[in-house]
Amino acid sequence: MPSKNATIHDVATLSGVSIGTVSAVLNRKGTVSEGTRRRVLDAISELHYRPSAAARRRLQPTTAKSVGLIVKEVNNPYFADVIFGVQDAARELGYHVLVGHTERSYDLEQRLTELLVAKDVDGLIINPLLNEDTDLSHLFEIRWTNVPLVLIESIRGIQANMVDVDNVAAAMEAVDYLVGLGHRRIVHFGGPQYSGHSEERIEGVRRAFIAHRLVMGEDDVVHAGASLEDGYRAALGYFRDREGDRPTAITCYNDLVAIGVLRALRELGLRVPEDVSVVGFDDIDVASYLSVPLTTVRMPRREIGRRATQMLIGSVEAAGKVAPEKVVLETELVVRASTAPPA
Amino acid sequence: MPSKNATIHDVATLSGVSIGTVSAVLNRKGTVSEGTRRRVLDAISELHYRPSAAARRRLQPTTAKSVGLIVKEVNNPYFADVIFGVQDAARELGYHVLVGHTERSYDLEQRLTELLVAKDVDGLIINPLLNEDTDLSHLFEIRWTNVPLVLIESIRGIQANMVDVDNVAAAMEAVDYLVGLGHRRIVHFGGPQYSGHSEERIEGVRRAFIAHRLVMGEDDVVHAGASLEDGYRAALGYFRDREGDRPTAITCYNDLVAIGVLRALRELGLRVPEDVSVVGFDDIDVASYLSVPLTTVRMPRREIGRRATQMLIGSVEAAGKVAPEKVVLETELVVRASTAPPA
DNA sequence: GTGAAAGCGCTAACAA
DNA sequence: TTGTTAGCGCTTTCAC
Repeated sequence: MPSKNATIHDVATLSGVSIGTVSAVLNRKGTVSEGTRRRVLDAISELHYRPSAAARRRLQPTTAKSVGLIVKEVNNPYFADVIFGVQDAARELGYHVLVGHTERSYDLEQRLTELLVAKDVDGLIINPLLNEDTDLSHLFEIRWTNVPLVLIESIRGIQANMVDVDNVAAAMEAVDYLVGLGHRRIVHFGGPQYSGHSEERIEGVRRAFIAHRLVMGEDDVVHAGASLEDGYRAALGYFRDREGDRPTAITCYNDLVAIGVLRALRELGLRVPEDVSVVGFDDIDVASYLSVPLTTVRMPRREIGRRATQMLIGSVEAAGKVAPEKVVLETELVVRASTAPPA
Repeated sequence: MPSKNATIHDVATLSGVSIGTVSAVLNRKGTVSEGTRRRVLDAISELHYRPSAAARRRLQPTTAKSVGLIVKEVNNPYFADVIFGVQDAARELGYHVLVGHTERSYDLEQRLTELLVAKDVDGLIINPLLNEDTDLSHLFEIRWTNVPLVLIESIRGIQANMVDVDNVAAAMEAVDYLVGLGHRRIVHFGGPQYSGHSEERIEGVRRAFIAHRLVMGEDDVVHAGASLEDGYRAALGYFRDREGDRPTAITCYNDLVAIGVLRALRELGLRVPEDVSVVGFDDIDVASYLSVPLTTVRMPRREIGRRATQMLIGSVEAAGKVAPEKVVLETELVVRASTAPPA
């Protein structure tokens, strides 16, 4: 049981050969006699020796190319699709993808970034967490150290490649549609604090209200969250004390929240879309599999991943400075059965 | 635009200082004069120099500890929860997690394994792909090289740590339950080829049939797949030509397939559970959010991740050989509204 | 403040 | 078949 990590030297010493020989058996050169090989192998086993990948790598530039991808939540099909897109494009271009999840921890975002850089990935795609006291130092650090970077959620105050959508316009479109259907009493179930997209979507709802001369009350933006349960709880709480004065339509931060809302409405005896219309965001796969298929704003999830990857690998291979670029992808309102004119 | 990757030497040469000085500015020692610092920084920028993380690492063993996790599909909430469990346990123990997805590509599994080893993770958790011509060489390679390993799907013929459940028993329990309800005509919508769990679940169904003296016809195991769409398509195809002779109950490889089946049944005008009972597998979160909440076999998803991680880090820190261990976790049949006695 | 030199763990000639 | 040695790109003394 070695206290310190064994090195190739320890193995050489223990097996009574030179480090060159140990290296030879490590690399399966056929040049080692079976007897020596055995002794070396035994020593390796006894010392529980692990060749240091770091040291091996340098001379052997065979190491596969790879990009790091940092996303927010593992439990959200939205990100699953983004990841899929990244992997898809990366594979086409001959790169592997290593994924890290920050799970709302800003600290984790910093450390995962450092880790991936230390692991020598060729570039990084990050979906940054956002909040008031966001410290972008790790992102600047990255730029400083010349690691190619693409952000997949816009952030102000940093020069970097970005791929994003226009959430404000997308949310406005959703509200426009509901107003067009005749709705006047619309409530928005908003996303989490750390989400820039959530902020933008709320802003879009706000602007649509103004455009249609609707008044937005205190309670018209509910702080829900990003998960099924968040939507469910928020809706249960919201409708508990609103017997008479109900909205006729609800827009949600994302589809997960919408599905949670749907469940709450069902349990409260409210029919969708007859009593209440519901609109989601993202268009995750399951949205069209519900018994009342969900009207939602489709995010080009895979395309976001693909484009980000292409930009990233582009600047990896340019090997020189490339001016940061911002790509804005299209969203699309997908109308299904969860919306209808108010009764 | 340098053709070759610049090294610290190039930076030193261009800025007219020694490599020691460059190293000092790289590491923010306060010992460099502002003028020199500027020149070095300029050179770094001009050469687009990236310090080689590989070379840096060796002396500076500050690198955070990390484990690699290789799973099959990104688009499956089952894995999202496993990943969550891994991350959770890893964080508690002071490790980071890097995730790779193989997306049914056996080749990718091999290469991701190599990549993660090359990146010097402290240990590896793998959910291996399975099929006839599965070549386990990368797994042996890993053992050989003394990288701690935990498998989260049982595989024969390899000595390794494993965390798994008893799928055969779990599937039997599901069928037992349906038979207890009075069902005699049960069909199983099976999973993909590459899944060991799928095989085992089919085997469980088979054994339950035998135990209850039910005959299993040719068509009673439908080859569906692992996704929403797989379930949907398979069910549509299956029921198309079976107007009269319908099963009264369906068990599915997983919840995604079950949700797909549910949609197909709805579109075919069949009611659940009145006309057909449906049982899923996994108990992903959304299962209880459906308008007809899904009866399903709960997999201890997070716990699988947690236990695997604890075993892994245990053997990482034991630093010596530890005898491989196999942990079998419990499943549980969760009865909801998608099952009922046959009409 | 800066440079020279040793050494990290390993691979790859090249000798022996 | 095996040992010796020169690096790989970098950090870190320790002189100057």
